[in-house]
Amino acid sequence: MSIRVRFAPSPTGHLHIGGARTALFNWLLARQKSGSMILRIEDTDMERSSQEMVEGIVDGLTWLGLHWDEGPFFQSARRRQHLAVVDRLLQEGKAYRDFTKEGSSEDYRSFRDLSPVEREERLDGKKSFAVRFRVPEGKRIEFHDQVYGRVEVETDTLEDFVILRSDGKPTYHLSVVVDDLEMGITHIIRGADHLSNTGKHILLYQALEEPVPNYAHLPLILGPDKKRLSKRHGATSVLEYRRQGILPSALLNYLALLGWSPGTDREVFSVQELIDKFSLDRVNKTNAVFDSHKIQWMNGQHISRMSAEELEPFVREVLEEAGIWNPDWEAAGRQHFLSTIELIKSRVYLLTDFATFGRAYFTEDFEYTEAARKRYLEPSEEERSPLVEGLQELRDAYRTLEPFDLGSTEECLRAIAERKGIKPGLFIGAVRVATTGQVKAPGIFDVLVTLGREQTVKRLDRVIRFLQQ
RNA sequence: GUCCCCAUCGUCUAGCCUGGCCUAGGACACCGCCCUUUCACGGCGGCGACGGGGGUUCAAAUCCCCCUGGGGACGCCA
Repeated sequence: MSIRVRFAPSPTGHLHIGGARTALFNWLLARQKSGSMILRIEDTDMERSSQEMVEGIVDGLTWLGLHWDEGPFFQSARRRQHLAVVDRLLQEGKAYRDFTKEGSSEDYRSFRDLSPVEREERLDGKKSFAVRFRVPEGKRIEFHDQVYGRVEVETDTLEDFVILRSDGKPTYHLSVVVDDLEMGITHIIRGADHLSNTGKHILLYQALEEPVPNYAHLPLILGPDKKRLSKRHGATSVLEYRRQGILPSALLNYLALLGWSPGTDREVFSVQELIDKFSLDRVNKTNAVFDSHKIQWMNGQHISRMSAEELEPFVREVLEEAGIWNPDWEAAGRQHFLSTIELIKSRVYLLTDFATFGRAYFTEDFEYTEAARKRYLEPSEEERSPLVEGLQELRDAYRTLEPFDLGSTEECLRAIAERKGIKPGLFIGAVRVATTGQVKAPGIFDVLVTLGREQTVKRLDRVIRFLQQ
């Protein structure tokens, strides 16, 4: 029988880091075992518009590539089924009506064994009531959690929990169990915050005389202060990471390593490799602190290892966003576009770096950074004129240099530097700033060749004018 | 407060189940050096942890107990 898992987020309106990790582990298992993942929105108590609140979650999952096989289902839409189960439990005496008035100090336990006559009286009097599950006394519930191992719960530590509110809405505990049952869920993989609720759920399965599914609880993801990750900690929505320029594959990779380890020293994995290697056996029990440094490193790793073609759509999006996308790059200029990506990808951490750090590689509309100006474009008085003259000679030589390649551009530059007595460091530095605007850049001749003769000459022209001011 | 869970470098973790191979391995971050007339990548090295106390044992990061610390759940929220 193939496995069926589900991701059942609360409708917070966006997919947060913790939810994404839960979705990922469910998804990895489903993909690995050729099972199915069901998406179910846990909106039992929410009045907000279903369509809107589901959007953020769907967007997040879609961006990450965590595709579900069935759903999204809305828990709120399954009220009829939930009520039917409440009725059944009531009928079988496994649940009872609690007529306690809101705010009264009355003990709900007094309704536990109300006589049928008293009950009818109350009902006739149209008294509103909630329904509570009758938790058996003095029993021990045991289950095996695939992460936490053997777990025991004494029923005496559990209250008769409410399964139907007095407003007629079923509660979460009732709904999850009914839905997981009716949707044929075989493995429940969720956050460890549900570990202590599991006893109640198992009681419900037993009351319904249904087999208990497999459970695997995942350790929680905490902020740097070891508190549960929340808005206070900054970016918690996966879509914020998208905005920041994080690759879905990098976020998935990072999240997979938060609470799970392959048992080897390898850390960088493709999504397919994660599917192949993932195993619940190797999931940790300890809560993990989310580290934004490491995710950036991970992103840099993924960017460096991806081919220019794979990076192409992502870079395009970033450049469009920055308003420096050139349509020619999907036509005649595509090869040039790809080599440019190849040229700088190893020094990029975030996709957005392509548009900031890498701006000059894509448009001539860029500024010299302050650091670059200070370091290379403010020569001493005696260095100034040789530098300017050298740059002029270089520009003129490059105009006709044939061929314009790695060897020739370097040879030409060095010859001029030597002839004019310009320190190569200063000369190359000035050319680097002229062409890239930055202090840091790939090898200068790689830059010149990739930029091409026309742009190189144009930019040398610009820097000469800059220096002459 | 009650109940439950967890505990290795600052952080993510390997090792723990099946004690000895652990003078505890890797990664991020940080600091050096190499490569590069820049920077990044890469390479080399450094800093840095078994929370504390008791047991058990010839031997404990590994097994047991207590303490401490952290987290979670106790709701007519999910």
